[in-house]
Amino acid sequence: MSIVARQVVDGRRAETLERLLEAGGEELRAVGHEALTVRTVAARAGVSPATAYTYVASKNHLFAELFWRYLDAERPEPTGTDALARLRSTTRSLCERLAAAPELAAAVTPALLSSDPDVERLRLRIGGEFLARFAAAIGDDVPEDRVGPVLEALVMAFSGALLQSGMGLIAYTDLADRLDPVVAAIMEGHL
Amino acid sequence: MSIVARQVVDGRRAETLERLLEAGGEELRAVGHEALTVRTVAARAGVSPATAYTYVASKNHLFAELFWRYLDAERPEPTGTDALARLRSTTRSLCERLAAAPELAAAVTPALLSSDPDVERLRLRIGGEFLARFAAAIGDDVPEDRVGPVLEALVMAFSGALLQSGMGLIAYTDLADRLDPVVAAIMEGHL
DNA sequence: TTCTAACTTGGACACGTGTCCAGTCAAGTG
DNA sequence: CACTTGACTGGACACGTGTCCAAGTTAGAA
Repeated sequence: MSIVARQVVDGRRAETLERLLEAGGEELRAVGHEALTVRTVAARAGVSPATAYTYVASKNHLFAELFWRYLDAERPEPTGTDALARLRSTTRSLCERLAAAPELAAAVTPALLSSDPDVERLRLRIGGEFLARFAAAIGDDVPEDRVGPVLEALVMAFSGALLQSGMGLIAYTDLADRLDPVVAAIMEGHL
Repeated sequence: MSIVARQVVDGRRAETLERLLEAGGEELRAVGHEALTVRTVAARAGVSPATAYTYVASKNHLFAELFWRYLDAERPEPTGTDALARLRSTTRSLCERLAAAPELAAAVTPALLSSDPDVERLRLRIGGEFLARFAAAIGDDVPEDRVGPVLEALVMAFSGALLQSGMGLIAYTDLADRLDPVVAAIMEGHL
């Protein structure tokens, strides 16, 4: 049972949904997000466009859904004895994951800016996920009264890094290396 | 003489360009970036769509150009005796400027993600502008060997904040207040 | 004034998005 | 087995994007 677009999906529909998302991922890898059309994805999934649109509200929604699933699929424990090391391990895992699917990462950034309500839900979930991962990494190593701003700085910096990667200013493979010193700079004086 | 789209523009064309961009701004304020179409902008400027496209390569390019001009038009001196105060004044001016034109800000975020080469140029300029403003605010108050990461952290956090505003997670009017503690957190231990 | 080069235009084009709906199909229930 | 119900489909639709081009129009040089 999976929650998508407009409704909960199970039974026969669940399989079709799986096929559709699978096809979406393949198509994305194959032709990139600019060239991908909902109709080609539908065709790849062996489904009519009209049907595809009953599962996915829009192209942006498709990208957001794919990204969420990709993100959700791997949840590495932060490793390290201090907050900084755990943060580093967290950003590194995230960045590696992005680097392993650059087309998806490039697709999701503009997609999440859509005002589509189905995208909105996922946007909140994804944002919340980043926050939760950083919070988990920090643990309670930062004084209570400063966790707020520090976490917010981390999330903003990470979103900013994503944005800049989406723009092509930073290669996804360089992300982690660029982010390490930034994270260190943010944490300086808070541990 | 102004540089746009494909070529340098002057003389007769310069006026038409001005009219077109003016119309773009009005239309943006009037109907928002989702409802704006190149054709309505052209109509408002009293020009045919075909003509509009000789000035502006795409809708995204139009937004980027409008934003760049808006940003470029006001360059407040950072005020304050220490780097933190000057940074605060810099982010506040930027945020106020964004808050005064939320439609433009909302339009430019997705627009800058376009792969359109004309957008690319502006993207670099705009990114460079943010960097330059923060660098100017910091002056040489941060030890040489740490300016790099600190500046990068600032730019990333600011881009991230823009992204989140574009997503509607932060109202443009709250931006400055949200950013202040983040900037403070980043600068902690570097002054 | 006439010529020329730059500028503008209408209108069609290919293509993508997302919507709609009447009609077909398949499964499992009674 | 006939029936109901939910899933799926084909095909048209309105609308936007960005491109193209042959045919005007305009301004200034000769």
